Amino acid sequence: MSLLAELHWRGMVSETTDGLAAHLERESVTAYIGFDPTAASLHAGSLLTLIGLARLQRLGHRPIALVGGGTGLIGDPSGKSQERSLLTFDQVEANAQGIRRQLERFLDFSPSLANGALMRNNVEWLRPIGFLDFLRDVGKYFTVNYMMSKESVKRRIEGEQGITFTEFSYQLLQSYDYLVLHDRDRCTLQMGGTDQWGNITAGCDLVRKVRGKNVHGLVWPLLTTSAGTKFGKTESGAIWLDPALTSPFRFYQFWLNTDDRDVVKYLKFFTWLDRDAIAALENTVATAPEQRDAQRTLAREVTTLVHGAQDTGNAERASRVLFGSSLANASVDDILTVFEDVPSVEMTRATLSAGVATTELVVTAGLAASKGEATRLITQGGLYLNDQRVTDERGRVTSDHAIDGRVIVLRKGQRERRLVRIV
RNA sequence: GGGCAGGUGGCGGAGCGGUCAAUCGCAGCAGACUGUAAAUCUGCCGCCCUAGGGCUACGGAGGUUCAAAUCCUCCCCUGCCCA
Repeated sequence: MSLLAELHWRGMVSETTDGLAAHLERESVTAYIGFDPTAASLHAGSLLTLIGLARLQRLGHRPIALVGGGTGLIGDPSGKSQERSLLTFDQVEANAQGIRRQLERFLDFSPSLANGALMRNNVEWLRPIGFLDFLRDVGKYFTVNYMMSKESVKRRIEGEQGITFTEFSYQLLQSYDYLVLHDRDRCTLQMGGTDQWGNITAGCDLVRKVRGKNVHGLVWPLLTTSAGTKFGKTESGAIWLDPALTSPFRFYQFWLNTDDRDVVKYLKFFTWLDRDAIAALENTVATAPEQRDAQRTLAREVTTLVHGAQDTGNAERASRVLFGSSLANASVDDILTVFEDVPSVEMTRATLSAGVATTELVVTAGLAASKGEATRLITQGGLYLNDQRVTDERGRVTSDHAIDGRVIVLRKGQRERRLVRIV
């Protein structure tokens, strides 16, 4: 299947430049997507970009992952209502390193491969260029009128906040990236989310004006959730790809909890499953939603992609223990394994022998912000000690409650757990 | 610089001398239901302590009063309009 047909079927084409289809049919192309190094790890939202690059490669094209080491110092106004705070050079550099490691999971960088992936960092060409050179070589090709007509800029000019010259210039830098990649790597396609459309077309225009060549752009739709929340965010924060920031278990759970209304869309976006497989899963969502086969598959596929088969297996097993059988039949070692990534607090054996007010323990463990809140929680039946509901809000916890004398599992509501390790 | 309108709990937004820890909506938390879902329903939603009470709060600082989020003075900030 051609790249464009594949992306269309997956619902990943929002807009393209004219003539892209013909261009892709003619030859194997080199395409790039930019990554913003604002954090040391990519998050669930950036998965779309990663997979976009990987799809390019699988379908015979050469992907370039462009780390925005230089543009990251400036800040892209697209999709932002406020001026962004600037990162230091060292921060951006460190973040770029982190991102590089994650890219390697998804792309084959073998130099021997005809369409081996490339990684570029625009700090390479943006840092050395002088201001005067930049104005002559890039700025000269854009009218301010054109720049101001870009949606991202227009919104900021009309808004209260305004936009600084620095962020206003961002589109020139990104255009210049495209020009450099076109010259150096014969790159003729840039992809990204819809918020990048303005920057991408600016780049296409620059290449056409300077080199007289038609290059292309493709953007995919903004990722949304049916519940109206921001994709990739949970109560406890963003879902990161770095296992140190978001454990594989939590990562797996994030995907498993996908809304029925979104799961098919996500299967198309984030997995390699083909039409038939996804159609079959779509059918189960309609006929047996309670089985959650689609969610389970989605979680397994994506977790395997990001963390590998072993971590995925562990996450699945932990999920079964947690939501299936009860704690009672699990050994302490099992519990410690399953709750490996559950936040824990330590408590000395001596303190515990003396006994601790349950409410106090709840606060210490971070399940409630105040004792009043803890009392309320218990009164309402929302606290569980080793999976047994706690009914006495004035009760105490002692050594008797520690499983095997080593650990106590506190639970608030159906999901949120804290481990108290006895030391 | 002048005029006007405002600043209340995470947000929106009531209250305009006592009955205000502050109506209500959203967000959040818990319970029921359930599929580790959605929707719905119920309860909770400043802090502390043992019931009862205490403490800190309505932009900031003073003041009037037995009593102030509510009245007065000054200051700070925001929005709109005029210069």
